[in-house]
Amino acid sequence: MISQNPFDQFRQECQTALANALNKTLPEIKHQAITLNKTPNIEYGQLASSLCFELAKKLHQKPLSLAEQLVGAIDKSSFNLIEKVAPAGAGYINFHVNFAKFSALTLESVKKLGFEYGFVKTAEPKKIIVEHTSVNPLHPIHIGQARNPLLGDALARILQYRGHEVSRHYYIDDVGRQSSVVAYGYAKLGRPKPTEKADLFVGKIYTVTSCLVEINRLKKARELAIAVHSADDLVKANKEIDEWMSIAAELKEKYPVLFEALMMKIGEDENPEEEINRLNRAYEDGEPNAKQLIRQVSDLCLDGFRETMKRVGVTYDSWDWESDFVWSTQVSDVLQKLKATPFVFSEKGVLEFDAEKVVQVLSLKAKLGLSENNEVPPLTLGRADGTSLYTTRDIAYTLWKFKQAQKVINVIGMEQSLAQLQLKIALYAMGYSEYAENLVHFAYNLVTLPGYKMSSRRGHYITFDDVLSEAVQRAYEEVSKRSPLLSEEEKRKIADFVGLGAVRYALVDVDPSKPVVFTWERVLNFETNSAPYVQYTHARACSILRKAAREPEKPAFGLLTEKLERELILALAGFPDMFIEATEYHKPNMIADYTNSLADKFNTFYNAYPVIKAESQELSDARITLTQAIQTVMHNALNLIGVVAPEKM
RNA sequence: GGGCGAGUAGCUCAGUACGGAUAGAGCACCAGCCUCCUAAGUUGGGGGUCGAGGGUUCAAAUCCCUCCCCGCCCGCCA
Repeated sequence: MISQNPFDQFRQECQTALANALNKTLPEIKHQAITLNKTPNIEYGQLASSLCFELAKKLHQKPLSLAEQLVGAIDKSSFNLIEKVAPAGAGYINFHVNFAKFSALTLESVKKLGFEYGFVKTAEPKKIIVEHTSVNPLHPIHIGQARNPLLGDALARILQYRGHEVSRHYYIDDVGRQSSVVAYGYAKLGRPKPTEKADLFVGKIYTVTSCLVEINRLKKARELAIAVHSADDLVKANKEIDEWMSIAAELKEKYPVLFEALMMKIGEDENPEEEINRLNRAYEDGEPNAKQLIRQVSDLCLDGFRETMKRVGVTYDSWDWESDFVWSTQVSDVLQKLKATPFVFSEKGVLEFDAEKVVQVLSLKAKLGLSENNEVPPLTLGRADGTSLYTTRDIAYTLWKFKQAQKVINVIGMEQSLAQLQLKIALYAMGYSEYAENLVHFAYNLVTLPGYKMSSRRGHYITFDDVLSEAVQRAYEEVSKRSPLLSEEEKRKIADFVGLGAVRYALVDVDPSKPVVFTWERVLNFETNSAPYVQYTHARACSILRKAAREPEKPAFGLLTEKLERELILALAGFPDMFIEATEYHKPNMIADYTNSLADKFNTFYNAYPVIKAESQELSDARITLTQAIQTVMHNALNLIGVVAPEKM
């Protein structure tokens, strides 16, 4: 007999048993669903009910005596997995599993289901779009942004294994003014071929161009301030100019040739700012030269991104250009549709969307989880010069996504919570309440560097590529130190999956709502980071299985009576439960925690008991089967978060 | 000013959605363990006003209220 979810099978038996007993002894009590808790300690059994504490008050009896009554009424003979039910503590009812049967059920299930074990399929498979990464194609992906693709990819993986049809989308934000800035600089240089990794190359052009243009703009602002005798404006302009001049000095030092070239070329323009705005307008209008230029620069950068993401095994099913939504009628359709609602008004020549009014009129406060005094600020829908704004374009994009999916999950930093909320409210305003209800903002907190603020405009960032390379390099040194006898090729291979695994793990491991302070220590200290530990544990299990060099013939699962063995079996049996919870509540970090905890248990077991040389052949067979199951589950769990489960290291 | 998120051991973090039994790991520190299946391992030790204060409850890190502190947002940026 096998089970998709062994622990759940036991739980269901216990629930039924308790419900029956309740009906029998206290028929007047109408109790809803019976919930059972995991016990804090295996000695208390595996599941417990605290029902009697609640009943005690109603019935004016002691919890413990109620527990005794209920336990007396339980007929465990009609159940397969229940070994014993006992009253305990001040009034708990503890359920003990029959380990001989439960171990057999669990281990045979893992063996039979193999690399499918744990991935319990949903009863309602959906088409789901997970949009993630979506880094603007202006500069390399930096470490602050890298949390996004790793969370997004893990989320997509778990949803897919849950049986949903998942599509991973990258939203290419090529419409903003920033794209015009970098394209302007690139054109000024005569559209050169990259002399290094393309996104790095583009990033330098962006930073220098942006800096030079900013200084130019500020100098004009200063002249104006002098002309109109505004002391305040003058002080402000001077302060900002000083700041940017110091950045310029930094950039000039770092990239002297590029800096000189751009300074000369941009200097030829009377008003670079206006050139950029013109390019931005031309791009939105679909003017062929502008289209060709900006797409060319964006594509260059995206090539670099693809290269980076390939290193960590993150792929996309669809690359969606924001500009396509502007060039087609989709963005203007959204504007038309919104204009027709009573929630849009004109102010200073632009359209404003009154999100708060929508919330009031449609009574959405509770539905959106907003507190009563949370007034949603209005959203400006377009610029006075007729160009569009980000959130408006995102509304069009969202409608498009819902044409091909029932659920849309946007992996976007929590700093965009308000914009995501306004987007959702706009859907309600347009009558797409079903879309709104199936739009999820998967928010995550920022990754920061200790000491200074990352700023892509200023070129202050650590690139994701650098982190990956450094991690692999450090892993290589570590392997060489620990296993000097390995061949060069093996060392490289191990360094690769250890380094990359450590980076992935470090960014997926923490609850997304918590901020992460990036330190090299966190990622590269292989004592602190659990990924190599878990990988090592998996390799260790593989090693035992290699050495055993036999398939267990007659495992006696009843001999697995040690506490550690039972805890391991419970952990394996609980993997499907954990997977379901991680998926339903969008918590990929649970997977990382699980792998670590399973590794802990296995290592303790490894040190305490022999597998191959166990006292008897039957016990050895049982332990080999247990080790196989651990290896399988570890592999399955690591796979969910994109970490390699190695056979050797 | 308002909104949102966070605050748990010296440090990094689980646990909070759904309240249950002595609040758990890792790092760091101290002391042990390789004639034995991978020592990137393991055993033991100390270390906590769960930000503060109230409340609800048989039971609160978890729920409610007030406050403190930190981060983010409140743009014709994205």
